[in-house]
Amino acid sequence: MDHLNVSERAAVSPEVAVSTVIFSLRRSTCEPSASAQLWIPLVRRTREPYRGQWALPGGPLAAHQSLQGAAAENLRTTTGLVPRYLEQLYTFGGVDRSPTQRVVTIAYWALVREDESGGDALFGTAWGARTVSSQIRDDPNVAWFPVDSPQVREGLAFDHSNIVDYALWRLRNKVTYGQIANRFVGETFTLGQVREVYEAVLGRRLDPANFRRQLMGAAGLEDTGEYLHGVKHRPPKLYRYVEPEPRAEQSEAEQTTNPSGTRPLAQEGSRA
Amino acid sequence: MDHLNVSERAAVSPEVAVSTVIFSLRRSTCEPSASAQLWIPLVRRTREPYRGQWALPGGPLAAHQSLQGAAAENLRTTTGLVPRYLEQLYTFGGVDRSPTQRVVTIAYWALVREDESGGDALFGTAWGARTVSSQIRDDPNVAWFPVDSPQVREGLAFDHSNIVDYALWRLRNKVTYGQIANRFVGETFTLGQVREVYEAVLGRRLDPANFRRQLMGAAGLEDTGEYLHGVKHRPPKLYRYVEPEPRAEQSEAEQTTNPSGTRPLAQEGSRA
DNA sequence: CCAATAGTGTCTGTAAGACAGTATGCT
DNA sequence: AGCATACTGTCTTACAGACACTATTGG
Repeated sequence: MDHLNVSERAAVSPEVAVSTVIFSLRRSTCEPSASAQLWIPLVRRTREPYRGQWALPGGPLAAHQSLQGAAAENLRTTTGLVPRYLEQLYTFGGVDRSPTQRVVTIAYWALVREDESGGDALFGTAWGARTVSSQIRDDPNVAWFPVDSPQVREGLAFDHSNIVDYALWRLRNKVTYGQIANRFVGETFTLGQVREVYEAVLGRRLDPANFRRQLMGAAGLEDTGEYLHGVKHRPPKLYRYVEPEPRAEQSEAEQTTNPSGTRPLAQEGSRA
Repeated sequence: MDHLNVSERAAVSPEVAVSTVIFSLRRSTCEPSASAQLWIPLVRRTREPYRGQWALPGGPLAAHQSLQGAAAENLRTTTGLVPRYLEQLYTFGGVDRSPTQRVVTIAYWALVREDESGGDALFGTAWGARTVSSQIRDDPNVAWFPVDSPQVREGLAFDHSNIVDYALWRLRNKVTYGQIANRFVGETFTLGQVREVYEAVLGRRLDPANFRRQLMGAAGLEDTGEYLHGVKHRPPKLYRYVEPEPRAEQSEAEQTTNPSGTRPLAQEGSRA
C-alpha cells in the first residue's frame, strides 16, 4: 500500500536536471527596417553523448537548490542576464531521452532584455545600431541562434529541439493576453515598440490602430509625458507600465494560459 | 563548462515521484435533484512523515517507467479505473516539501468516468440511483472526498492541498474551451448532461439556450436519432461525439489552455 | 391542467478587425 | 512638398449573455 504514497525509501532515482529556454529579441541585420526576431542561447556539449552538438543551457539539480533557482542559475551562468520572466514549462522524462542514463529534465522558459548588462538597448534612443551583443561571456561554447534556424528546430542534442518548439508555442499563447510583451522592452517605451514585440513573437503584422485600442484598454499603461525624438517622423509618446496591484506575494509557478490574465500559482518557493 | 549541459555524472539526485489528482463527478446525495460535484480519491499514509494523513495517490518513479505511465499506474492501482484524460500538471520541487528528504514530484491530473468498471453509470439510463460507487478496491486506506471539503483544501500531507488547488484551476480553464467535458459522460448523452458537467466544474449555472448554441457550434456533435426516455418531462435527444480528425498520433503531453483548442504536445512517449 | 425540461428565436452590449482620415515630425 | 509614422474615429461582424416563447413528455 505504501507504494501509493510518496515514498521515503531510497529508491534508485533517475538523474534530475533543469534546462532553460531563454528568449531574447534581436534584429538579424543592422538595418533598422529589419523586423525583430526571437533568439536563444545554446551551449555546445563537451562530452558524450551528443558531444559537439548544441544544447539548451542546463545541468543537474543541486541538492539544496530550488527548481526555479536552478533555472535562474542556468540563465546567469550562460548569459550573465537577469530574467524578466521565468516560468516552468514542462517536465520531460521519457526513458530513452539520453542514451547513457535515465534523465528527468524540468524545463523552464525565460525572457530577457538585451540591454540589461552593458551595451545599447534594442529599443534605445535610436533603433538598431548594435544588434548582436551582450555576449558577456566570450565563451566559444555559448552562442545565440534564431529560433527559426534549422539548427535550432532540428539539430539540437537530446530532445531539446522539441523543448524549444514547445516553449515557443507557450510564449505565443502567453503573449496574446496579459503582460508578457513588456518583459522585452525597457522602462519607458512607445506603443510601436510594444507592437513590434508582439509582431515578432506572433510572426504576423498587427493593425496599429486596433493594437493601440487593445493595449490601452487592458494594461496598466501610464503616459510619461515624454516623447521619443531622433526618429524620422512624428515623435511618439513614451509610456511606462504601472503595477496594477502590489501584493506581497510574487507569483512564479504560474503555468497555463488563461484568458483573464494572471492567476494561480502552484507555490514553488521553499515549500512547494 | 560542462555544468551547463545535462550531465552524465552520477550526481546525488533527489528522489523523483509522480502523483496524480484524479477527478470524478458524483452526487453528494442520492437525490437526482442534487447537483453533481467533483470528487478525488486519496490514500492514507501508513508511515512517517505525515503518517495517518491523506495524500494524493503516487509513488516513486520506477527505473524504466515513463512519467505518464507512472501516473496511469497510480490511477489503476488506486481506483481500478482507466483515465479518460491524463495530462501533466506541474513539477513541485521545493527543497522543504518533505521533512525527511528531498523529493521532486511530477504531478498529473486525470479525469475518469464513474461507470467504467462495474456498476451503473452516473449518467445511465436514469439519473442517480447509485452514486458512491465503484470502490473497486475495498482498501480502507483509499477513499473519495469532495474537492470542496476542508479535508482536501487544507488537510492533506505535504503540499498536496496546493497541488489539488492548482489542478482544479487547470481543469476549470481547460473545460472552458475544448473537449474536456465529454470525458465525464458516456458514449451517448444529452445536452443537459454535458451542461451539468460544465456547471459542476465551473461551479455556476449556465443558460441552457446559450449553452446549446455554443456546444452545437463548436464541437463535433452527432445526433444519434435516439431519445432518452424515463425522464418525467420531454425526452431529450441523445448525441455522441465524433472525432474531428483521426490522425495516427495521439497527443498526450498537451499542457496549456489555448483558445483555439487542442495543439502542441511536447512529446513525452518514449523519447521526450 | 400543471410542472419541468427540451429546444428555438430575438435582442443587446462588447470587442475585434478593416480601414478611412487627420496630425506631426523629418528630409 | 512628400513621406513615414503616430494617433483618432467609424463601420461591420461575431459572439456571449439575457430572456421570451414554443414543444413535449409525465403526473
